[in-house]
Amino acid sequence: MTRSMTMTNTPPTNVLSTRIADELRRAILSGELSPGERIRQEELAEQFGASRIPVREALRILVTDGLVNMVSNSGAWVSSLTQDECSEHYQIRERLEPLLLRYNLGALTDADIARAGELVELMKQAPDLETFMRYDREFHWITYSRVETNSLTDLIEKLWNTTQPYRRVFMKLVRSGGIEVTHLEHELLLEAIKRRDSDEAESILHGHIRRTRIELDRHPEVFAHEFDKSD
Amino acid sequence: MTRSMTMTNTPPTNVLSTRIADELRRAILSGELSPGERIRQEELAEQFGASRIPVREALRILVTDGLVNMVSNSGAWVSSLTQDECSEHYQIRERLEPLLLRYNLGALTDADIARAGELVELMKQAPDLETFMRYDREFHWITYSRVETNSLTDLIEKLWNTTQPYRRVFMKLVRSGGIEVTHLEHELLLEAIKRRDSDEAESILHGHIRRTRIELDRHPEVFAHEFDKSD
DNA sequence: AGAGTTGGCATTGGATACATTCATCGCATA
DNA sequence: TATGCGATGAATGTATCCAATGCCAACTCT
Repeated sequence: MTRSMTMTNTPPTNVLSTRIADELRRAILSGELSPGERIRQEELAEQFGASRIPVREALRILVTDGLVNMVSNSGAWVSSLTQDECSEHYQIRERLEPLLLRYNLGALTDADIARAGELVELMKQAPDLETFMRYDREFHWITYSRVETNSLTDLIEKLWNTTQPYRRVFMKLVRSGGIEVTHLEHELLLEAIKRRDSDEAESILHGHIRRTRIELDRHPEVFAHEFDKSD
Repeated sequence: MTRSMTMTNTPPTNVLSTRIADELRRAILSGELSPGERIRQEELAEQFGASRIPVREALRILVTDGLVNMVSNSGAWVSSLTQDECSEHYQIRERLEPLLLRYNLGALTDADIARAGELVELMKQAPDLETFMRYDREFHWITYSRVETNSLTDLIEKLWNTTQPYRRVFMKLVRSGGIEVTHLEHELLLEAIKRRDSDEAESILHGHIRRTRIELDRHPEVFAHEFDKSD
């Protein structure tokens, strides 16, 4: 996984398949491609001026990321989640992200924490949804990515990515209501981190994710998209 | 993921790449291929009487499973874990398998539970290590696979698979000592399941995995294998 | 003699061309 | 009219061939 979330700009590889994969991932995460949308190999190949071979490899890379589903002799689609599956992803996050935070808590620098504090404020003043989501992502990710290695990090990045389209729709719906609670939770989390209080930080983070999941569970309309979902 | 663990024999697909992937996965899980071992595309292609294209796709499938690592313009290796990474995988399992068990607890049939009981006994009499590991896997998997769907199931299967080589070596080392505790834990777990006691079952399972992890942490020699590890 | 450079070889990455599969639609038939 | 069969076409799967990369050893130059 390219760890795009960590803001470590991976130097542009000259391997075509990974470049195509990177571009596709960006398109999916930005919402240009929607969950359930069909992906045609030949179309993509033409679009990139390449043959279908690197396109296929790119698709397989995205399968690894959980962003694409491929079915033999049938085709590839942007991954889509049912409401239950999305809820499941959130429950996994509830249990894993506090663990990852604990891993990192001792290693966070003062600069990390200062930046996290800035981001809490920036989120409050975010002019639009995309900006807010970018800040939110950076805020949490700062607290996750100090310790390097870590298949846990990759795993959680995948979970963020696969749920991102739904989070976007969801937040568009409930933009005004409940956002205050989110800011409060961020502040509490930041305070716990400053105190290096693992248990408290874990607890707040768990509740933060859990609350979002429960709200999301109340909005089935988020998952009523127009495309076939075949996964 | 082919869900091989669930004993649902996937009918042999006539798509070459998936057949090659299945065979490779089997070879890795059985120990015929060791962590860190180099995989040469051409060699494999010849071995299967195929071209390198489906071999490459097979390797990408195994990357998705976490069983293979690929590096651009360099090659592919059977995934290997450092001791820290393995410990990390176990910590993830500690948090996720209890959740999966909870998901399934209400749906388990009497036949499931009966079979689980048989397996507890069979494990006590297992003549060799491989047999024991197969029973152990089936025992836990029965309690995990009643509820279908579930990316959680796939995720946990991956974690079992990637740690399997080390579990094998580890159990070979400590075969005699501590196995009694394992049997006891299995019995307690089974009892909790019979009572449909989610909290207790979660707790026992958590401790079961945790105890194994801590023992594993005490045996660095398990991770001293002869191959290059480049992940 | 030692360090940097260059060439070749082994291996992976990609393009073209062909084979195969699957879904769809039309048509014949009960 | 409903059903089932078969042709058709669009998409994916695979083989073969060629290009590009990277490693390693031999060689040159100082």
